[in-house]
Amino acid sequence: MTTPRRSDQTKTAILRAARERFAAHGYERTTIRAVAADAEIDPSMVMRYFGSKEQLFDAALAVDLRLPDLGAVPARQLPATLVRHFVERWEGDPADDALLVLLRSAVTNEQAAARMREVFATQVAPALAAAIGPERAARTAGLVAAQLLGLALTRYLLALPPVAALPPEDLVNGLAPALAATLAG
Amino acid sequence: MTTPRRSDQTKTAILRAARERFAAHGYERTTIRAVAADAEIDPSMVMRYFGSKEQLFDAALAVDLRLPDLGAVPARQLPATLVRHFVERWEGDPADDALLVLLRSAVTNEQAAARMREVFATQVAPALAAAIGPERAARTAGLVAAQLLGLALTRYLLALPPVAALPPEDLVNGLAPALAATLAG
DNA sequence: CTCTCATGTCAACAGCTGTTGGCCAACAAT
DNA sequence: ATTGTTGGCCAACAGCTGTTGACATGAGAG
Repeated sequence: MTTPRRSDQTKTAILRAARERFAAHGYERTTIRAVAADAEIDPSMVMRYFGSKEQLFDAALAVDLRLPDLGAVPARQLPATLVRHFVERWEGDPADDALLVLLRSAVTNEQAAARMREVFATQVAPALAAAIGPERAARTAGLVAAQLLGLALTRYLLALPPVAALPPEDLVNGLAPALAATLAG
Repeated sequence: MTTPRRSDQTKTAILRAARERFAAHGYERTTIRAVAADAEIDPSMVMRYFGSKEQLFDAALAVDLRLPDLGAVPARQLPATLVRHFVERWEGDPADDALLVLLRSAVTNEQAAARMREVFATQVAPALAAAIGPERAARTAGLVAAQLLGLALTRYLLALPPVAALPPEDLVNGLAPALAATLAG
């Protein structure tokens, strides 16, 4: 029986607007005034509900990769499964900008970088450990993350033409062999 | 016989300080006042010599990857050669921050992103075309760039522990097979 | 109706930003 | 010695930033 406060609506509107701005322009270029305007409320409400710009940012950084149980995936399909999952995650729900927020901000903001490392340590590394065993997991997961983040970087943030233009399925076919080589060790 | 103006010294001091700041903190967090303080001159001098913060930034973005003639490299050694070249390029001369400036800023600054695409189109893609032929060059170069930039991202910007801790030679051994798979197509 | 508290607005603050123009000192050429 | 030019500093501007506190308004409980 959670008491439904009317303000929850406003609060989520702010968070939604904040995610959009942070995802599109990064931490420093995003102003509280702009977020408030998007949410159609006064800037001071942002402070009341989130305390400060930093805390608002922190709330916008919540990310769940929703990785499936990789231990249940046949080794041969592992590379393609990984690429496909992340491509879908990036391109799936346009309203779910959390991943973009994290990556874009982590490059210039230490707070976001720390969160990135945390997501890696608590979500990526363990998931991969279930598939290839704990010994090689850390190192291999690092290299896998490098390749997947490299894809996201060049496709969604830099928009390198050859990478940005590729249809999703070509991405899977193009990167899966490379991932396979890394996973094989 | 270029007349050696005394101000050239100051100008390069400014550019050097600007590169350091841009590389460490990105475009928006870098202030002209801080750059001027590092160069031990007045902020207004920065304006006089470079016109504006944007133009100073533009000057700091000049990058030469110094890629060797990849057509002369045996196909088998191509992957390792590429990884080694870039790792050395990143870690070689600490005073040469241009690469870091470019990558760090390109994520939140469209001007830098455009420069990144330009560097890719004029330096990376042609160099690779010399090694694997022009037909597959663009697409393959894109995927190669994704992997190499992914490495730089996770190692130098995000500092993901497993990637940042790897000795350079392990990076080469770890990523070369993946690159080989991509190059093989 | 009245009291109360949650929800929201308004105006202002202090600080930092890029940028500008006026002024000063040193030096080279006449 | 006088002039013009170059290299440099200082003080100030207008704009935007995060943040704050005082004040209005609405609804719901007694």
